Amino acid sequence: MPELPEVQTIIDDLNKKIKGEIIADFWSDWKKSLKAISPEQFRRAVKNKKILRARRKGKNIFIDLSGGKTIYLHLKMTGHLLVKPAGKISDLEKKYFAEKVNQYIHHIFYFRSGKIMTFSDLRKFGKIILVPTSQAEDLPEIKNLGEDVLSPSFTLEKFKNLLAKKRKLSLVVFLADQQILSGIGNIYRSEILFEAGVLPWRKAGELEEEEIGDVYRAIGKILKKAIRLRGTSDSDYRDTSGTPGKFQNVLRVYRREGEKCLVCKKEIRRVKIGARSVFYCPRCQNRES
DNA sequence: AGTTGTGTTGAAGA
DNA sequence: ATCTTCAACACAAC
Repeated sequence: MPELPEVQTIIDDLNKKIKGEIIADFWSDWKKSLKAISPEQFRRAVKNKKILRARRKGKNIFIDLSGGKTIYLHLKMTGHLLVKPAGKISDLEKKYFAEKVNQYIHHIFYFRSGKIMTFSDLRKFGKIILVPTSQAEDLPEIKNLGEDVLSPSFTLEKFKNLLAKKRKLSLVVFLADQQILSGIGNIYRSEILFEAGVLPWRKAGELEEEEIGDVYRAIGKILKKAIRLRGTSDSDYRDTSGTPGKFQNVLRVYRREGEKCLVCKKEIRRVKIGARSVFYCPRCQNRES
């Protein structure tokens, strides 16, 4: 599931691999992913345009094109952007591209150089919108988005204000609500709260001053570490080479129910909050005991 | 073989 | 207004 670190990894890859490329053609077999435009219209609009840059806000991807247009993408749960080189593909790449999770290809961008970028999307929740670059920030998908948690303008002060405003919400819901903060999803919210040593159901408005600082710092620490490790491939996430990330090797609570806490040896537990699984260590995250 | 869990998001329901 | 549940979709694991 691509959250901020996975999306950042993809953005960095795209800027390395397809910046400057010129789109020669586009193909799609699932028009529902393309919002308010037919594949044929989309194809005509992007043809012969140059890729200027890739950027993101939260988990949302923007690919800016020459001619003032921007391709907005959301990978949702199972979307992968895979960039295949023009020439010979290495054995390792061949192996990864051949994996089943990379085989649900519904959209293809062909570049003049012979490179191609495919959009694989097992569950077909992914979204593609073509928008004038100047209006990209006005998309409803972006307009209601909270501050990106790795943006320099996301300060401790702002974090405190948001907690105060949403004081009744449980922390774990608060962290993953994209309208409040953007970038955090189900994997990292559990990991962040373990790092901070705070139980997930604590209310946003009931945190001690010290705990607020601990959670704030944990957000930056965990997400930056995850970017260094190129994301978490707990299940299907892959980078643009089809390669899994490495953060799943250092997960401390997520999907570790029943296993021993790596710090205190107590069993990791799982609770359902808002119909979703949250993982925590009952000792390390409880300051009373 | 039918049921459940998986998670992002927005919409519908309470 | 605000919170909770469900549907979109596909598949693996029971």
